[in-house]
Amino acid sequence: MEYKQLKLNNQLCFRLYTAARLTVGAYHPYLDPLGITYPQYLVLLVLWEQNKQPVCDIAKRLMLDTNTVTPLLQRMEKSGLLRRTKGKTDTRQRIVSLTEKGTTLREQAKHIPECLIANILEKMGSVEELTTLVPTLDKLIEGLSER
Amino acid sequence: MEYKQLKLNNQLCFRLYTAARLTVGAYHPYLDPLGITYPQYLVLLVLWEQNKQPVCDIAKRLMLDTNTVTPLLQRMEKSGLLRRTKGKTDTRQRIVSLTEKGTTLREQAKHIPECLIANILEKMGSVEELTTLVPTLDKLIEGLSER
DNA sequence: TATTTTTGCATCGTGAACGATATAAATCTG
DNA sequence: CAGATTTATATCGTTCACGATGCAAAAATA
Repeated sequence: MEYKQLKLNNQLCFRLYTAARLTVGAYHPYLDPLGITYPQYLVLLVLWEQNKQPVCDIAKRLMLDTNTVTPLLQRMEKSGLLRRTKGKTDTRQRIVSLTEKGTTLREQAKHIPECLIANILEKMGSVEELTTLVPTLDKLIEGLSER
Repeated sequence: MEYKQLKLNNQLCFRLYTAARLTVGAYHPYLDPLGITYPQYLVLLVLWEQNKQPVCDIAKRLMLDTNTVTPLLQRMEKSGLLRRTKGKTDTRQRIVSLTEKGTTLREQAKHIPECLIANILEKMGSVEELTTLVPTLDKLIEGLSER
């Protein structure tokens, strides 16, 4: 009984880890045809909301560091989704802007969120339960991200 | 307004993705001194609960595929935490068993779960909210994993 | 203004995830 | 029992996530 807390079943983190993996996996059928990955989709969401942002702003938004985001953006530049130009006011910055290809992808990606929600709901009934998840996750994220 | 659903803020998945990353990160202060990673810790939890399991059982337990688990186990074997021996009844199987080092690590890892929960609670108050998370995540996981 | 500190970005190395593919052993089926 | 199928594991390639480190530009401070 001493080791009870060690039991895998009791772990909240394992469920988060697994749920996150599976959720990202659920995007695959929708993202594969567009030729992008889930993290790349997140970058596009940020840029669709506001084009031309420095790397650091994108990183902040995604709560990632530049050592993750930079290579991600480099791959996306390579596949023609965006451009990275030198900043003018602050020359340290790299301003990321969508290409034609990156911009038009928005139309094709338009229905992904509803498809995904529908997909998940079909398999687990209640909408309420999912929506209650969000504020709790927000608190958790806020707690864990402050340092 | 047409693109409203695309907005990052509305995305449940992004929160899961972020919460999972940050939660794994919260294990670092406890796992680094033991020289193991979070996925390796998960493998150890499984083996501490029951030693000597074939690769596929461990994979099933963690809801991962062998192409993820095999290299993970190889690294753990390399660092002396476990052994992988040929199965006797089924020669295709590789039976994974803990070494002395892997076994004794259990003592040192004993307090990790309580430390982590305490750590999280300190930063976000209510226990109830966290505990309500678990069954919902379970449903989500179950829904997404069935195919 | 000179020096220090901070900031923005990049590179490198390691460990995961995971799709695709391969191989041998076990199992099923005709 | 022979051939087909499934199962258990492994390998390879790509993309991430992230700690450590480096560097130049900007900002702060002396």
